[in-house]
Amino acid sequence: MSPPTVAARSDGAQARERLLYAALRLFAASGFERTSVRDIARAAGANVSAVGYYFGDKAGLYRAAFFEPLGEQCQCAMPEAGTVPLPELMHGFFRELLTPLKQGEATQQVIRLHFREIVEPTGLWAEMIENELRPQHEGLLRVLCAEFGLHGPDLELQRLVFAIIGMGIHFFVAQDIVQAIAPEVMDGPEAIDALADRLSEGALAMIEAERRRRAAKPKPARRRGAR
Amino acid sequence: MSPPTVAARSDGAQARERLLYAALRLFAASGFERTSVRDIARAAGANVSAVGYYFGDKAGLYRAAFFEPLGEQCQCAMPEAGTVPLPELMHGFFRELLTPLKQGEATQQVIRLHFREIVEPTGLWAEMIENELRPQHEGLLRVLCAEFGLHGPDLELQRLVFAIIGMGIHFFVAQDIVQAIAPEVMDGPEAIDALADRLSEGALAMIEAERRRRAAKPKPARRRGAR
DNA sequence: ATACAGTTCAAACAACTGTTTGAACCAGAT
DNA sequence: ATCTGGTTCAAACAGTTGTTTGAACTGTAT
Repeated sequence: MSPPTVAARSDGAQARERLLYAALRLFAASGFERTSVRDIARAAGANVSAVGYYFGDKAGLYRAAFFEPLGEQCQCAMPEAGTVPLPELMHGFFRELLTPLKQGEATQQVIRLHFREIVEPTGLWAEMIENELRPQHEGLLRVLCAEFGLHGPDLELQRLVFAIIGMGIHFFVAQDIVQAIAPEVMDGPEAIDALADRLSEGALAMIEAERRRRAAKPKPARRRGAR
Repeated sequence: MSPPTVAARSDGAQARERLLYAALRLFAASGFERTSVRDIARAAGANVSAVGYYFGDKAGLYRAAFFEPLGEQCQCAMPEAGTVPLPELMHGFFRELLTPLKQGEATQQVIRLHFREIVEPTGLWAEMIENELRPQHEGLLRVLCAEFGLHGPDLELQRLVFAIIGMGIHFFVAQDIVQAIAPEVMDGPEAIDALADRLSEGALAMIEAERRRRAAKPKPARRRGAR
């Protein structure tokens, strides 16, 4: 209830922080359900009731671990259409998207939590999709709309955007698989950068292919778009 | 919901099957931890102890739901390099990869279970990666090796293969996201087919781009590959 | 009818879950 | 020394979990 404004005990709010990062680590490793507050408390060297004291309950701790360590950093804002040439834009997009993979353990664990949420929703899902995924998707969509001279997105463009973003997201979701099959692909910051560069080149190639496709078939016989 | 009178003793294996498919549905919907055997039993109109009777324990039931309904169907075997032209090969690859998205609920749920395993490993993970993911990856790798005239895969090729497969896998992992942002992309079998076709075109464009890249820079100055 | 497997069932079990309690503890202000 | 308010702690609470038990039921063969 009361925020630990001043440190009374030697530790003060230090226990809170230990709790937070132990929770982040364990939640990221095993998910919400498989992680018990007792495990977290033990890992943090704190008492079980401290989580109630500082975070209200387990869900509050999860929420804090989910949102707090990411100090307003992320949010790769898509530049306005036309201000940046497409190749540079895609290059920046993938560099920024994969950045967390290079950063410290904590950041990486937060990201892992976020992607875990996709498959194993705990309730922060809707919040996340609206605040992170949709803006990202629609940003790229807007850029490509301008690129192709469309007034609004059509079905083909939606597909393209999902394919492009999915390419990047896959390396978060499937970290362990990459590790098992070809670890060198994500081994170290410069490997990540090289990966981002290849992905952006690939995305550009796909965009060019789509452009050619549209040029070849300018009016697709008014075929039913969606629904 | 459960007809206790009509249940009768029927023939034994019937309860087993009801249990299996109820488990599949619930596990796919909520994951292993969040699904209790009591919920499964209730959904199947059976007694809790039936899962012990037929499957030993909860893990055995999960395992059965994981492996059993997929009657040896899948395994998209990659054709030998050279027997099929690349465009048709990729076309077939993505058509086959996305096939489960068109099929009945049961198949789809099994797939969902499999992809859940990626993020929330229950122990079948290693088994799965060796039997499903690695062959798929190495099949595509082999084809592209032949395509580029390489003796063995290099780092760039590994990246390319992960990017291509990731594009497809993303539509399994992020089904809910697609649903929330642009449902028409995966709405109905013909939409899935069209999606597969676009993905294969995109993959081909990426492969072509990589081919050009290699042509332009045949010996990459012996730059340090991995590590 | 009796016997006998195979199958179902309600109940109980022990272990664990998240959460709460109330006393103890520790600085610093009085 | 006393008081005070933030912090820690072991213990207890109530609920759920996976699993087991032993009796009851069913269909068929004897």
